[in-house]
Parts: sequence; C-alpha cells; structure tokens
Amino acid sequence: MDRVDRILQQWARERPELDTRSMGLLGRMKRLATHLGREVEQVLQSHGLSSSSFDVLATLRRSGAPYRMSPGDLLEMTMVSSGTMTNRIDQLEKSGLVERVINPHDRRSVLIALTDKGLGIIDEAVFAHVANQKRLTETLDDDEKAALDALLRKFLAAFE
Amino acid sequence: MDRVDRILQQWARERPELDTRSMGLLGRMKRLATHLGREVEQVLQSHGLSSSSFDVLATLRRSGAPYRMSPGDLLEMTMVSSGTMTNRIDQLEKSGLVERVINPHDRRSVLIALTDKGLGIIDEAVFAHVANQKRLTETLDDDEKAALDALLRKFLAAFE
DNA sequence: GCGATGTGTCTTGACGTCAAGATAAATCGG
DNA sequence: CCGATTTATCTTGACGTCAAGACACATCGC
Repeated sequence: MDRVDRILQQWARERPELDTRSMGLLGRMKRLATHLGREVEQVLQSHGLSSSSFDVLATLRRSGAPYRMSPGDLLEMTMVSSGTMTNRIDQLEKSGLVERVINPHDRRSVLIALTDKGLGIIDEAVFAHVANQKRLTETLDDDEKAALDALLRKFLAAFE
Repeated sequence: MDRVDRILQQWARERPELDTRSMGLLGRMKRLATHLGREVEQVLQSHGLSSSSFDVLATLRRSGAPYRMSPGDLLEMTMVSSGTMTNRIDQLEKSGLVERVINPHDRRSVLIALTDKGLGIIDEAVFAHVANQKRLTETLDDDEKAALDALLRKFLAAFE
C-alpha cells in the first residue's frame, strides 16, 4: 500500500467507473523518474554540473576523439529542442568547458568541441555518476534489474 | 539494439573500465518517462490543462466532496516545492477553476476549493486521461504490465 | 549563374520549477 | 497573559524548457 495505491483507492471511491489499471504503472514510473532525477542531480552538482550540462559533455565525450559534434547531432541524442541546446552550449562555453569552432565543410553550421578542461571534468563526473547509478539501483537484485530492463526496453521501443 | 544500447556501446569503447550495468536501466527509465510525459501533456492540453494544473485539480477531485484541501496537503501529494504550488494555485484561480477560501479552523492557512467549473473540467479531463494512459501502455500485455508494476513498486519503495 | 527552396542554428517570449527567505498567525512555556 | 518559537503560505530571483519564428548559408532547378 504505497502512495500510488492510495491515489487509486481514492479514485475507486470517487469515480468507480474509471478504468485505472494503467494509472498505477504510469504513476509509479513518473514518481520514480522524479526521485531518480533528483538523486542524479545532486551528485552532478558536486562536480559543478547539472544533468543538462552533463548530458552534453557526456555526449561529446563518448563520441570519441576529437570530441566534436554539431549542435544538430547533439540535439538528436538528447531529446531537447534547438533553443534548449543553444542555451546549454552558451552556458558551457561561458564556463570554458566547450568551444564553438567553425565547420570547414559547411559554413552554415558550427562544431561544438570539448575543451581540455571540459574533458577533465566530464571524465571525473561520469565516474562518480556511474557509481551513483549503481547505488540507486541497489534495492533490486541482478535478476530484478534484468527483468526491469527488458520490460523498459520493450516499452520504450514503442516511442523511438 | 536501441538508442540506449548505442550509448552504452560508445562508453564501452571510450571508457571500458566504467561499470555501466545500471546506466542502461536508468537511461531507459528517463527516456520513457520523458516520452510518456509528453504524450500525457498533449491530451491534457486539449482540455486546457497542463499536467501541472491537472495534478492539482485531480488531487482535489479525488479527495471527495467538498473538494477542499490546504496548500500544504496538496504539496504533500504532488512532489513539488511550496513556491511551485503557489504558482499553480494562482494560475488555476485566475482561470476560475479553484478559489481560495478562509480556513475557519486555522487562520494562518487557506483552503483551496474546486469551483463548479473546475469540477466539470477535471471530470472530463480525467476520463480522457485514463483512456490515454490505457493507450500508452498497449504495447505491454497484462502479464508484462503486472510484472513491470511490481518491479516499479519495489524500486519506488526505496525512495518514499 | 541565379532565384527559389531547404537546412542548421540562434533568438524571443512565455512557462514551470526550485531554493531561500519573508510574512502572518497559532501555540507553547513560564 | 505574553514573548518566543513554530508552522503555513507566499515572494523573489535564477534557471531550464519549449514553440515559433528569424537569420544565414547551401543547394537545387532552370
């Protein structure tokens, strides 16, 4: 009997004709995602990053040397709008973690390049981040993690 | 091989020592929550609501007649800060869906009351909302939904 | 070549959110 | 009773986000 169960119970009393069978599942997913996001944010904050800026730096880092991508490619990886991406890049550029360099092959566009400072910070932050992710999933044993991952994979496939 | 798998693959190439076993699970959860949130938002928008305002109205509605709660109680149900709740109430009050009435038992506080208009809107919106939730979970069969719900319940219990 | 169309990026304006602190009223201790 | 403390709500300021559109350059068709 968790908080979500109590919500379903209230609906059953007030609007008994509602088919709330999916509501519990989606409600738990939303609450869990909120909790997890806040936990993740806290660890990144101790490295001077938000999960927004972390996403951009991590995307550049894992693309491999020379750690350069166009804003458009970054956009595609991160599920945000173009305006949001401009904001994120502006902020990272001000902090000296990335820089805009001209794209020799297409003068309409720029390339976002990780600086040495940015590379150092993301390499430290991602190490702490994966340790934190491991901690956050500790309540599930290996079989449960595998089962959950498989279900989420199937569910997610419906949207991407 | 979905988008999350590709991310893990990149990390394995660039930073093979990283233990990314939890990263896939949490990444899928985050992406899924984002997709689901956007889908939910679209349906609510067609009733003139955001998921923020829907949350408040739904919380009042399922509390039962006379559909009144203090801002503090609403806060507790919705995982947001007090400033956010004030904003939401302000906006709903401007739209005439709730009103602030004095609390006869505690003059420090107010009660947020659903108006007739608010009651009508939330009753329609929640009906469309549950139908939408049902649609969004259609890719999973009943057993899968039950298994996923059980795993999410256990996972969520670690945080609330 | 060159005008029309397409593409990549940035700007603008409106929201939603949080943290921290301000304000007002109830309650507690003596 | 009355000052001190606690509690409930709201205010402020800073961010992050999106949708829609502006702008600059590339490319296509003639």
